[in-house]
Amino acid sequence: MSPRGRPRAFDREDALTQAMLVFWERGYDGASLAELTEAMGIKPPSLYAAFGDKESLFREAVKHYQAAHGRHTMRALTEEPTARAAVEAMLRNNACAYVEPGHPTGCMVVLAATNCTPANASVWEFLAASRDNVRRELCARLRRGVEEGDLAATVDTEALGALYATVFYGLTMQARDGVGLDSLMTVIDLALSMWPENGGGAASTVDTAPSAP
Amino acid sequence: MSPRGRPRAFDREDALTQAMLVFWERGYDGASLAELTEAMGIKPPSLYAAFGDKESLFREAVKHYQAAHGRHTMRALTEEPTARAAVEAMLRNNACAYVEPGHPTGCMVVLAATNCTPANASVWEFLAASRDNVRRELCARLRRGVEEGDLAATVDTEALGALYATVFYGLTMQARDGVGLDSLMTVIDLALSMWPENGGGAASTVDTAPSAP
DNA sequence: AGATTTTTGTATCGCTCGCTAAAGAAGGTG
DNA sequence: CACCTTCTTTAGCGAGCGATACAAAAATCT
Repeated sequence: MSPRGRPRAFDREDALTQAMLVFWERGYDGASLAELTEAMGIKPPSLYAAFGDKESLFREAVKHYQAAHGRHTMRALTEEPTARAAVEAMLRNNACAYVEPGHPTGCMVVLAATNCTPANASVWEFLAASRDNVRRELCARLRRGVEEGDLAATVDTEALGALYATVFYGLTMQARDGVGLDSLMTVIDLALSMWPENGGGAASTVDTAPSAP
Repeated sequence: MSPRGRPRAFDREDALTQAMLVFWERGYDGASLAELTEAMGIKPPSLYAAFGDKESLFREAVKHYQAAHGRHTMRALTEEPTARAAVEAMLRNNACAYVEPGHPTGCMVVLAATNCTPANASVWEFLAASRDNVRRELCARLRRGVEEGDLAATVDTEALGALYATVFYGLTMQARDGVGLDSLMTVIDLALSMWPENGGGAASTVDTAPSAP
């Protein structure tokens, strides 16, 4: 069952994790092969044999990132009971992850290719598609909230999704600028205080509030 | 009156504008000397004689950007009569500028150096300081609103400033991802609907649709 | 064992990067 | 005119980039 030739001397997952960390901090263009190979503990030929070229390694690193660090986002959007809880969990979980020690700050999908050059256009589109996917999942969750009755039917789910996607992106920039978790959480407090349910304007009807007004 | 030697054959302001556009679209690292010199219509020695090295040119391009495109930000924060009007004008003016035809989308100060490498660390710090300056001006305007009575004294101006700075950054990412002006304006609508004045406390009203029974 | 297959380290490749020396070109000044 | 100063052009520097040719090394297969 073992492959035929000489076995690989490094752990592919570990090397991929190290590559992800370098891409996360430096971005696609800013991560050089020299820095990648040093962090991964391998030489260029081993990298190219195991992962293909730099772009293939990057794409795989992004998938690894989404599985390891972006997991909370999708989990929040699918498993939380209400739309508001889903958005709140998404924002708070990500804010925690952004400033977690042991890895770069902010969201890799947002930061790893902000400038599009002709050479890295495909990389930019790849990340842009991933961002748009999160936005669409967010809007879908809001629509589900309307269907399930925890969000007023008068709410413009596309607009509300765009707003929280905007906050989502902004939090990443704030985290990369060194803003601490407490400040990020305060921003989220305020961003959630405008949830349609909170004010008297929305036509949310039947919801037994735990505390009496 | 005229300088002694051979006169410069290009307009320095025009060349600086072209350099600004290249840096704006590509970022600091992504803008190569070849692309810069071609856009500016000059050869490398002329560039170096007129502007110094690449980093000096970039810093001057950023100042040029702030004078030409970031002007609305400071104007809104200083000249608008109330804190809310100041923030609203800041966001809307910038959103318009972000998607204006004739130049790259989004804010140059946010996008031109998102990834910090050892080589461009000073550039990153330069832009980070500029971002922090905007944030401090924003918070100062909110404090002025409290002093002048158009903003409740109970409002946490630091937190509110951080929130709108976050929205500010997020709008730039949205613009660069191709979101249109109407969507950006809708996001701003929602972001402003949570202004403390609206609801009396942190929570406020929001109604994205015309009031229905 | 010997042949085969795959990975490994060394030593580059061609290319682009930011940057500059050297000489020609265009003005003013005697 | 010659002379000086400054800008422009040509050409190319050293360094770093992503990516590879090559042969030795380490495993399985016959």
